Amino acid sequence: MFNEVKTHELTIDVVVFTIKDNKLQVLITRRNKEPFKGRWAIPGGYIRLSETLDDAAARILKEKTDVDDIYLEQLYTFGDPLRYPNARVVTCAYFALVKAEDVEHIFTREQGEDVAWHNVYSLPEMAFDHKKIIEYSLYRTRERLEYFPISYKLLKDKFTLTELQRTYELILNKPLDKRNFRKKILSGTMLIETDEYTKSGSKRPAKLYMFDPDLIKSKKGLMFV
Amino acid sequence: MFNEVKTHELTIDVVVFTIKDNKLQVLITRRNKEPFKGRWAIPGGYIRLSETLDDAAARILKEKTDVDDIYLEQLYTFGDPLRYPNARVVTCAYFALVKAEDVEHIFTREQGEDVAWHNVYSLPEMAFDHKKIIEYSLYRTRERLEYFPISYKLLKDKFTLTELQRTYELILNKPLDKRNFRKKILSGTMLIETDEYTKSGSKRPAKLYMFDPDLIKSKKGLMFV
DNA sequence: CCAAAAGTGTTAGTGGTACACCCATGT
DNA sequence: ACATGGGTGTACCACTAACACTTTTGG
Repeated sequence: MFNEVKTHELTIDVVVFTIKDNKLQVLITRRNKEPFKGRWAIPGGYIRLSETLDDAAARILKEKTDVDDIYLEQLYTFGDPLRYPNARVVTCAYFALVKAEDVEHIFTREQGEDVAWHNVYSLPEMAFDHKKIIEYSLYRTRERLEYFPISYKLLKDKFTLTELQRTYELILNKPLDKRNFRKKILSGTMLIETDEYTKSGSKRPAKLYMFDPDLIKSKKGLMFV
Repeated sequence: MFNEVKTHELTIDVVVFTIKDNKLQVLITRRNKEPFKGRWAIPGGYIRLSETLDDAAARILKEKTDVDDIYLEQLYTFGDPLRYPNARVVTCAYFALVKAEDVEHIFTREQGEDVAWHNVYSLPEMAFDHKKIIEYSLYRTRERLEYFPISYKLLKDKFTLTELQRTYELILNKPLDKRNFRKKILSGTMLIETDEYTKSGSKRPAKLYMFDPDLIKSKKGLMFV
């Protein structure tokens, strides 16, 4: 009964964001086979029979980065017949946020040859429709940022308000007013103040904050899927 | 190279909303084969090789309803391995809004046997995960309603403010304040006032409004995909 | 004492919400 | 004249945006 559609393939592609070197970066890999051999692409793979789509995306990400404490969300399914040369490959795209400290090892492990972090605001030529997928991921990340504390997945457990503000600025790609940012963030209930301070390297110590883990759990229920 | 994944099937399912009999209704069809034979389901089908996913969704919808002036948006891709008994069927779900006047013929055409409109707030038992898909469609429709005039696809070209308000109330499932609604809607630029009035059937005539077609076109550009 | 980042309040404008009465028409 | 839905304005509150100086530390 399904024979007439056996020629569609379904893949998963994952856009991975991190903040590194004071830039919002995306994980890209160099393709070692046709089509688009030699071009940069986002990580992808196939779905195993027993996996949900979310599981497949998490597995693909873990294979590339060896992290699993991530924010991961399905983005959109791209199925233009012309997106993949000489085949019909539909891809279900995901995007993920990972902590910089958790992905320090990537270059050592892969010798920086086939996998790289790249500034999201100056992407190289990409294979397939991957540039569009990255741009849409960024758009969605911005949407999420407005009402969900996704930035906690990009930062260390304890962080300063300046670091948090910098995260917002890199995602939104615009400067924010310090006082308004603090007022807004602190008027919410998602942050808890610790009694620790940065042991400063030549300036005034800054108070460290954490996200309230209970609140993050309860907010997750608000996301529909 | 693709053999290991030949067992995944990809389908399209479409949630179709309309407003009819002063209720927000969903189009459902009765399944005439296993699995879930006899259960209600949302319309679905396969993707042809030359079609985009959007085209496939529009075609499936046209086959069922014979309308093509619709709002249509990709919703989410559902791929739980257990969602479809004894097979791995991943579905890319869409939702659509159609005008009641354009779908009046559905019952005549199909004798109301295998296809029906059903109040979205009191759904019968549904096949597969279709109830979840409908609920998520409703959630997304509400999100869209906040900043995009999607309701123009549910109404006649010319409509009264009361009719527009009723559309919002049915989608949001809560009453709205008449003065605040009018103030907000009219302070935007999406409505244009006509100089026509309802030829009243026993009450004061109401002014008719239209959506500004240029503005709708420009707003479409704001939707990312 | 200087450099560097941390921290802190007020004002004006905008948008949301709550709320009650008169108007135009058909019967 | 009455029943029915159409149409209108104001006051309060909460949130946003613009804006500049003092504090704490290390060197």
